Amino acid sequence: MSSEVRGARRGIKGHPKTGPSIGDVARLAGVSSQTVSRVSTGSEPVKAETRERVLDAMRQLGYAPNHAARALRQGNFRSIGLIAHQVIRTGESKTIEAVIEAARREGYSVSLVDVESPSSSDVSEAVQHLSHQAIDGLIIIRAETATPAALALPPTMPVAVSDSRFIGHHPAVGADQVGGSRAAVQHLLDLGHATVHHIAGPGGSGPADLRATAWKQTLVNAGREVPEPFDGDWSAETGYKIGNEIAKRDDVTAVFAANDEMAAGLIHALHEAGRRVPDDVSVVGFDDIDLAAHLWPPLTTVRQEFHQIGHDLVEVIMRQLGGREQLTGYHGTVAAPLIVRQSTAAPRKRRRTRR
Amino acid sequence: MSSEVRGARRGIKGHPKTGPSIGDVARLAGVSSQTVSRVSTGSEPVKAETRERVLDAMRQLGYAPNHAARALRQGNFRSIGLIAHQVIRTGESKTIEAVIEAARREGYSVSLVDVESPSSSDVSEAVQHLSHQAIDGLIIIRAETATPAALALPPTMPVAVSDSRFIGHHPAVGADQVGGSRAAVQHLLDLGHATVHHIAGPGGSGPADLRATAWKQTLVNAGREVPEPFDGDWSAETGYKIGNEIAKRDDVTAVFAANDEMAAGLIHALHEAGRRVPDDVSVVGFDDIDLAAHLWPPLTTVRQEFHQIGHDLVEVIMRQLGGREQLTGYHGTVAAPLIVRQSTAAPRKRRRTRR
DNA sequence: CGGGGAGATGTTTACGTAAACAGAATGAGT
DNA sequence: ACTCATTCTGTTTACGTAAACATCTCCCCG
Repeated sequence: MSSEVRGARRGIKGHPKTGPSIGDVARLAGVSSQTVSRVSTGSEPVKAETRERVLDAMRQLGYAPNHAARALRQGNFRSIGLIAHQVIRTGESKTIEAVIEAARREGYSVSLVDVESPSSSDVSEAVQHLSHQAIDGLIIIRAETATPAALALPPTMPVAVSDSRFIGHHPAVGADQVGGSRAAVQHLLDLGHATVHHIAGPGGSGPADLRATAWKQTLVNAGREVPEPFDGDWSAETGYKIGNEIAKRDDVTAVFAANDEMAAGLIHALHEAGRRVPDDVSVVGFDDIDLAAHLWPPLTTVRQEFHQIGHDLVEVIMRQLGGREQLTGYHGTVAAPLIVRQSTAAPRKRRRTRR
Repeated sequence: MSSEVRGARRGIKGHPKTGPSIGDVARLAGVSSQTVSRVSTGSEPVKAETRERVLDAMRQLGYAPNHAARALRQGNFRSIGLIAHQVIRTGESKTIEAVIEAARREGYSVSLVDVESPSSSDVSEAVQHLSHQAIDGLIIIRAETATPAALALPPTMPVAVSDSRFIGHHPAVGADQVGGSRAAVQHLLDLGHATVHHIAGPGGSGPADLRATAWKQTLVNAGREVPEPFDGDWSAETGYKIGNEIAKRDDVTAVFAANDEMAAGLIHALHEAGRRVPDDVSVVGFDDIDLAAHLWPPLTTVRQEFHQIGHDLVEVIMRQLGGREQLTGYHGTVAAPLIVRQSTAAPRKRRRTRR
C-alpha cells in the first residue's frame, strides 16, 4: 500500500463511502486510534498537548464520530422511539415537545412515527417498524384502537404509555381524565343547569371513553337525567356540525365537549344561530389549548398538563433503562384542573319540564 | 468451548448484552449466517423450505435485526434529522406530520430535535447534536436567528430548509410568503380601507420579516401611508395585548396579523372592548390553522400548505440522497392563497381625514 | 539512586451485519 | 452421459468504534 496517502482507500472494496474514520484522524495526529477515541469520548485522561493535536486533526478532516459504529459497540443508540396518532392535535404536540426536551436533557434523541389511521394493524406496523429501528425505548402516545397484546415488541424494550388502556400492561403516565371530567360536569351542575350534554370523542379512543364515562357517572351520581351524547371525532368541524343541531334545540343549556376544538366548533355554530354563550348555552372544553383563552368567549376548560406528562414519560423510560427497574404496573397520574373562564354561567331560565 | 450451548456466551467479554444475533439464528436453523441475512433482507432468493426454517428460528429466538450493525455495514441509517423551533405552532406541527409521513413512505424514520430558545448558538448546538446522530439528511424548519454560515455541518450531508434566509445556501421549500401577504393587504385595501396596520412576528424571524416587508411594500405601491407596525412574538397573548392598544384607537380599521394566533388574540381584545369585527375593525391572519374557520367571526387568512411543504422537503432530501443531485440553489415555492371568511369587510365610515 | 506507582498511550479484539467471492447442487439441452 | 447455466448456500472479510489488557514514561519518595 502507499504510505502517506490517506483518504485514498475509500471505495476499494464494495463499501459505500463514509466520512473520515477514527483511524484517519489517528494517522494524521500521529497517535493510536484508541487515543482518538479517548479524546472523542472524554472517558479517560489524555495529555493536553496530545488532545490538542487530535482535535486539530479532527477539525482538519471534518471528522464526526460514526454513530452506527458507536451504537454497535455500546449496544445502545441513545434514542427513543415515539408513536403518536395525530401529531397535530395540540395535546400530542405539547407532549411531544416535552418528550423531546426531556430526552435531549438526558442525551437522547427522539425518533417519531405517526400512525395515520388509528387502526390496530397500523399501530402494530408502526411498532414493528420502530422496534427494528435504532431505539432503546418506546413511548406510545395514544395508541387508539391498538391493544396491548397486539403490540408484540421485544420483551426487553422499555416502554412508557400515556394511554390508559395500557395500564397494567405497560407503565403509564396520563392526565386525570376522570377527575377533570367530573369537575367540568359538576361545575355546570353547580351553576344550576338541570343536566349536561356531552360531545364525545371517537369511540374506541381511551381518553374519549374515559371522559364520556366520567360525564355519565357524574350525572348519575347527582341524580340527573343522562341525555344521549353526541358523537364527535375531536375535530372543530364535527363540533360545528353538532353545534348546528344543538342550536335548534332549546333544551340544551350546558355542553361538555371532550376537547377544545370541538368546543370551538360548537361555539361557532351557536354564534351563527344567534344563541348566546354562555347566556343561552354554557360550554366547557378539555385540554386548555393555547387558543382556549382567546376564543370568544374565553373557554372554560379542563387543563391537561401535557408538558408534565411528556416529561414523566421520559423519566419512566430512563428508570427502566438505567437500573433495570420493573415498572409494569406503574401508573402516574397528572392532575387535570378545571380552568373557569367565561363560556359558562348559570342558565337564564330554569326549565324543569322538558319537551 | 461447549458445543451445543447457545446463548450462553453473552457477557463473557465486557460487552453489554444484546439480543439474539444473526449467528444464533443461523445455528438454530442449521444454515450459514449469510443465508439468514438473505432471508432477513430479501435481497437474494432462498429456497422456500430453507426460508421457513430460518423464519421459524427467528420467531423462536425473538430475533430482530440489529440496526446499528446494519447501518454500520451499509453506511446509512434510513433516518432523517429534523430541527424545528417550536413544535407546538400549528404550522410546524403540520409540516412535521407531513415530513414524517413522506419519510415513512420512503422507508425513513425521522429524528426530531426542538430548539428551545431561538438563539443562534442553540441552533448550532442542535445541528451539532443531530449531525452526530444517526441521520442521512437534515431538514430545518425555521432556523430563526441562525445563519447559514453558523451551521457548519458535514459538507456531504443533504439538507433541506423551509426558511427563506437559507436560499442560495441550502435547497429550500417554502410558502409564497410575499404573495400571500400582498394578497391579504390588497384585499383590505380593495375593501376600501385607507391603510392597513400590521402585527409583526418577532424580529429576526425569516417569515416574520418577509410578511412585514411585503405588507409595507404593498401599502407603498398603493400610495398609502405606512403606519408603525406592532411587534408581536407569534403568541395569542401578544395579539391580545396589542389588541388592547388597538381597541383604544379609532383610526385603525384594518389589521394584518402575521399569524392566526395573534389574530385570535387581537379579536379577543376587540370583543372585550366592544369593538366589532369586522364592522369596526377588519382582521386578516396568516397560516389558516384548523381553528381559523371556527373562530368568531371565522377568520380571513392566508393559507399555508404545510402538508405540501413537508412533503416537498422530504423529496428534496431524497433527490440529494439518491442521485447525488446538487440542489444548493433550489428554491421551491408553494402558493399561499388568501381565504376570505368573515373577519373582513368594508369600513363602516370612510375617514379620509385621519388624526 | 532505585523501586513503585500513577498516568498516558498503544495493541488486540469483538460488536452484528452484508458484500464479494467461491463452491455445491440442480436441471436443461445436446 | 456430459457440459454448462442457473439457483442456492457457505466462507471470508471489512465497516468504525471502544473495552480490556499491555506497555511505557515519568516522577516521587525512601
